[in-house]
Amino acid sequence: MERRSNGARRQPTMKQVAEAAGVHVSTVSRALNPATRSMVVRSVASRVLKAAKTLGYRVDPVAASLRTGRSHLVGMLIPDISTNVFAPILSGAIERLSNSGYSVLVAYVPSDPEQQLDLVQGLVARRVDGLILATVTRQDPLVSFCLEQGIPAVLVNRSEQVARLSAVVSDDAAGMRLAVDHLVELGHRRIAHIAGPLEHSTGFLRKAGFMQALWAHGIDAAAAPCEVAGTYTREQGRAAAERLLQRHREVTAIVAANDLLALGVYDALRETGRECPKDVSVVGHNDMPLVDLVQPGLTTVRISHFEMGRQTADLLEQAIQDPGGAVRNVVLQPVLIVRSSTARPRHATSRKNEARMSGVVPRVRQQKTARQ
Amino acid sequence: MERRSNGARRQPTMKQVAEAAGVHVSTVSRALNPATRSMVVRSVASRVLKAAKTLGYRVDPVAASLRTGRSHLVGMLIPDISTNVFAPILSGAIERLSNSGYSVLVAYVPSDPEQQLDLVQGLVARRVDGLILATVTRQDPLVSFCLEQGIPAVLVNRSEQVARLSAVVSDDAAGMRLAVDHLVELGHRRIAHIAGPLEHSTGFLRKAGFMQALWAHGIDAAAAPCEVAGTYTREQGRAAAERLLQRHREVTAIVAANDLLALGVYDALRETGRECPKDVSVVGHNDMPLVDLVQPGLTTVRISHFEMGRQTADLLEQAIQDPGGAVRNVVLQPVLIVRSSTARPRHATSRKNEARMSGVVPRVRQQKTARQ
DNA sequence: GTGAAAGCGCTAACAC
DNA sequence: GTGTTAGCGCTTTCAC
Repeated sequence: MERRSNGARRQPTMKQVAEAAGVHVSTVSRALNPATRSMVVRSVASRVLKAAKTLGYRVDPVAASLRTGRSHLVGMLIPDISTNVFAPILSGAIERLSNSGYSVLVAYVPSDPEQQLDLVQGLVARRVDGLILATVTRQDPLVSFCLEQGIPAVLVNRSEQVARLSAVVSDDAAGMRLAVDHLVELGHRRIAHIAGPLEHSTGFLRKAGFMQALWAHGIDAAAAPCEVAGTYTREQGRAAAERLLQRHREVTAIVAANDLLALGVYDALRETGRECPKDVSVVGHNDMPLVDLVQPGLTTVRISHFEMGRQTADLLEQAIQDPGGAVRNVVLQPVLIVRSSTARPRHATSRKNEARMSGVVPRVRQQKTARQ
Repeated sequence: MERRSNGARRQPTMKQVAEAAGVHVSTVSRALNPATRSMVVRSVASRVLKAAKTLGYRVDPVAASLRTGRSHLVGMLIPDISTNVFAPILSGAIERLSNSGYSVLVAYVPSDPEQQLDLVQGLVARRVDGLILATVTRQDPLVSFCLEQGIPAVLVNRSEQVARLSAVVSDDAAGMRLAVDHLVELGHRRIAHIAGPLEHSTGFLRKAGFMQALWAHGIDAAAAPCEVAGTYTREQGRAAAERLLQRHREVTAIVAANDLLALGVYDALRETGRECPKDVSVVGHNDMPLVDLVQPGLTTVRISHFEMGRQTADLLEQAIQDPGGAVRNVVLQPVLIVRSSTARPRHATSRKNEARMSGVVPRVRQQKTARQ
């Protein structure tokens, strides 16, 4: 049976290389694999290498995979919505992984846990060397499965409640601290939060971080207005903000768990005849593309998702190399980008507003990366 | 040698299913494959199916691939920048393909043609059943390669000068016609173009479409101001617009080949003290997320990249099924979304401006999908 | 240090 | 209809 229906001649096999070099296939195999090359005498090795090169030989990854159980393939599980946050993560991960000879299988994760397991089993059947999970909830059965099966896996963007697998995340609490500090500095005391889905660490930890940050300023966090958005969308942000504004007319600032939610807050403010930042200041999270161009330019907590993707790739490679290795947690430090959506509250008694900016270039508050 | 270092027991093999069902492996193979199931007597088939189910058996795709040369894998080649246009294309393609049992290998294409070929050969070595090319230039060596090797492949978003492979694209010329018609209707005559890279069909065909549309209105297209941006970025859009505005102070409207370029035009206008749309109207292309929120809301030509991805998946599946099949061209019709970046020219004599809008909901000019 | 041989798990001729 | 057999292309024991 022909592999291709047309007459293209197939790739040369290892056997052909062996014949060309006048050695046995097993010798070719040893010579071609850097790890076993030392088993072969130098002169033979170079003869084999040359023959392989002239024939344009490349090892058949499928056959090798069948034999070794490894594939140089990694699976990446992404939520089924194509958002601005996962694209750069994917991009960063692919860049790094392809440099190390891995190919990336991208799969959108179904919401049904049963189907999720099925998906992962399918990837395992393909002998993926490891998995990147960008979708976990705070206690995810997929993680249990990977652990049970001994599948190297790392988390990105979202982490679990207890660290069972290595992960790369942003310091969500620190991000909220940056946001709240900034608002308090401007003179705000009535600060509200639009939380993201609490089953994800981002939603949960940002909410917790928000409350902690309030406490640190002596503000009663338990009494702070907070509405939870069901998903990270502009629509849900708008709906949550509407509920919030109806119940708490006194708020002068809203910290949203995410830029999309913040833009929903814009919608709600516009709809209720409030002006941002004059009546209400708004802070987002992520600093996704174009939020500098919306009106008013969004003050937000910047996360480098691209960098997250790259570091995730690094962690995964380590997990593949050393399956029993320690669980690592890489926590990237976010940065506050001050634009025009935050200002002094209407009747503030604080010192002069320092948040408003004239130019496009944002003021950066801090930037560093920590490994824990 | 153990597949997994820990004690997880491996998946059951076909042999085990055969034993459980009391038949030979080849019978199991036949019974499990819907295409060959008819070769097996009904009762045996169901016995096999049941045994497979109780054991939790799933065929090993690697072993099957080695034997058949097929893999249920498709490769998708994407430009190495993570942009808003390719994410939804990818998303749509993955959705459709995974429904048909394909997994998607995503690869970012290097700019060096040599490396590109290497990349594709790597994918072929993995036995990908087909390729989606989102990166082609108007005459691309990768297409020649796929044709020579008989690799099923389809193009998306960008097409070649002559249709050698099936493709799914937006009707770029029609998009420009929508834009120009709209501007002329508002009273503009001095209309300029910021073109995208001309080696890509999008840049080339949009420019050509722009000129044709001018001709249709009796405007001398050859004399129309046009600057070419080297890449589809805000920065390049800004630079091109600066050149344009310096040389042609008379322009009252600019049609950009893409939203990012249009936002760069915004930058240039702001910088030179011009107001949009009062001094200069601007039209974009793509309708990417958030361009409704920038100030002023961008009038643009909407393309559904998600739908493009889905239709590409369909075409690829056809190409895989019938490698000798006809070259198909799916041309999606774009829609003009009128927002606030277009208005009557300053001293226009035309009828009342109808472009300005109060609400957020855009006016849709036309929508339909054509197959050619 | 190199060759021989087995076998990864499956499919598809070929027998009967 | 079902079983037998060969082999996809490689890696890795095991001999020597």
